[in-house]
Amino acid sequence: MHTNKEVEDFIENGYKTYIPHISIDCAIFGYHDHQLKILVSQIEGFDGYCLPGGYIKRTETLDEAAGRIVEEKTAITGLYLQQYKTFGDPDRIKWNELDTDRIIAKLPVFKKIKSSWLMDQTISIGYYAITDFSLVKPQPGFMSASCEWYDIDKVPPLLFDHDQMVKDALQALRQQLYYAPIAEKLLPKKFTLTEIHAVYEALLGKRLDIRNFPKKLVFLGLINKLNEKRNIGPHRAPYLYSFNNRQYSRALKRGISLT
Amino acid sequence: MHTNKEVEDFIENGYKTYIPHISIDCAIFGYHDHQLKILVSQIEGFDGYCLPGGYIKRTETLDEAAGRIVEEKTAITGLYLQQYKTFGDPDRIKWNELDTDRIIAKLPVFKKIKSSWLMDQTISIGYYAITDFSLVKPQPGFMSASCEWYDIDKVPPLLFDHDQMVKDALQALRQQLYYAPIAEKLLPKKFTLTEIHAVYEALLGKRLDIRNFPKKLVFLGLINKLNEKRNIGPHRAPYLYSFNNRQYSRALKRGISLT
DNA sequence: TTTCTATTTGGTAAAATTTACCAAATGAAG
DNA sequence: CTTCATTTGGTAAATTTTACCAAATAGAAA
Repeated sequence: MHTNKEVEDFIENGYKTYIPHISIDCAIFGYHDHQLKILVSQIEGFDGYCLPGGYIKRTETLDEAAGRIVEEKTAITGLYLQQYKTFGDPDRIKWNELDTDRIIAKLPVFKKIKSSWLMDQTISIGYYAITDFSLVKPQPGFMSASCEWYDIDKVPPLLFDHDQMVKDALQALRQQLYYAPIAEKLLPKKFTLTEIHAVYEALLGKRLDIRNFPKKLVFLGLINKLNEKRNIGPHRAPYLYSFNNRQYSRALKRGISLT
Repeated sequence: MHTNKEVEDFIENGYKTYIPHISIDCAIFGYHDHQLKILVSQIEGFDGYCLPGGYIKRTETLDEAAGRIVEEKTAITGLYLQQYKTFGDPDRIKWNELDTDRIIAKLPVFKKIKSSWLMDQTISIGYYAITDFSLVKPQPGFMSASCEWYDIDKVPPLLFDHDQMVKDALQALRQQLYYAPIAEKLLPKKFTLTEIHAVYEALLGKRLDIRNFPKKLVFLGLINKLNEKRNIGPHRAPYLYSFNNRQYSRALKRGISLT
């Protein structure tokens, strides 16, 4: 995956390729079957958990960098990514949380990290993303030791200011959910009203009337009823629906709300 | 205000005090008497116009930095400032728009700028602010040559990506207006319904029913009716109102909308 | 003093939207 | 052909939004 030589070169010369002092951290939310999770990883050699993050190449846009970072750290591609806030408190990184001597003792490849560009003050741009966690097997990538889904209410305490990042990201996601086609990323092309209802309930963390909510989606033209049904065992077969992206982008402009 | 020595020192050694590669740019909106304006400045030696901006000290939070930058560049203090988006396209600064040779020829104090930290790639954090432009006389400060209010629909084309910044800032301001006590910054402690109505119309750039809009503000408890009237010449004297901050912060949490 | 004018404000009816929830329809299993 | 769990059409009530009328009012003009 990544050789010692690559890591050493990143520590010593990374600032030539990447912009120093700025990073991107991604809160990647995963939904499946009524559950909301978030992807938490460990940096190689570090003790605690944190959000997957990385640096911006000098040739990239921020959105491109966020996409690449997610791909490098988790092997997930093509996520819906959204910038939501930039974090820059001078004490956002508690340097005493990082026992560099112990890390170097454990992993000698980090021997030059103390005087490297990585130890400089860093401002971090927060992105959130959303995906179906059952379709995706996160893989620890460059410099990350692990990479796992946690239930949103069972996230372990995170390093730095990443707890706050998760909180703010979730708030931003929930606001956007009302007028951006986020649910589209979490459902198959054809889905039932019950399914889309469950997505919104899980992401918003609150109950929505099972009858009125889908009715409004149809009324607003955000989804289209198809002439097909799905077989779901010994019950009435539900109709299938598909998204109407044209209406969604209009809703975005006008600022429709989905209660 | 600032000596040549200070400018030279900033160019040569500023990176020790400030974090390089990151700046803050502020879209400062000004309201008064139905009019919406924005503060546009000129950097000393540069040709075009741009938003007032600056760098972040290594000891500051982002909000503190934004406040200091506004103060340094415009002599305005105590603004309501809000971070809204971070801009980082690698080509957001068109270096060929900057004729450094000509600037140096005009102002020799800039002679070392070409090889300085200021010419490096920079990501910018966007803030917006709002104030009453009649109460405030902007003063060009450190390294800015001018500093003036422009009608929001008569802003000259701006350098870099600052046109986009103005657009995004205004959009963010308008969204926030529905649940943050922004109008409070633009009105005296005691104000009439007509006055607050005018503020919202100007900031949103659209008409709001003169009767229903204030009625809703009262109904939601966002403003309180006082037992005083104001004398306004040969017409019926309007009642005075004041803000109810407690209700406002509750509205913020619940996400009330003001149509 | 009375009339006039411009503005503020109480009010209300109609329209639209949201909320709550009933009961019929449905598809397969027993 | 009955049963069961689920989907879905429907509707009535509650609430909110929209549109707009007309009375109240304060000083200026007559």
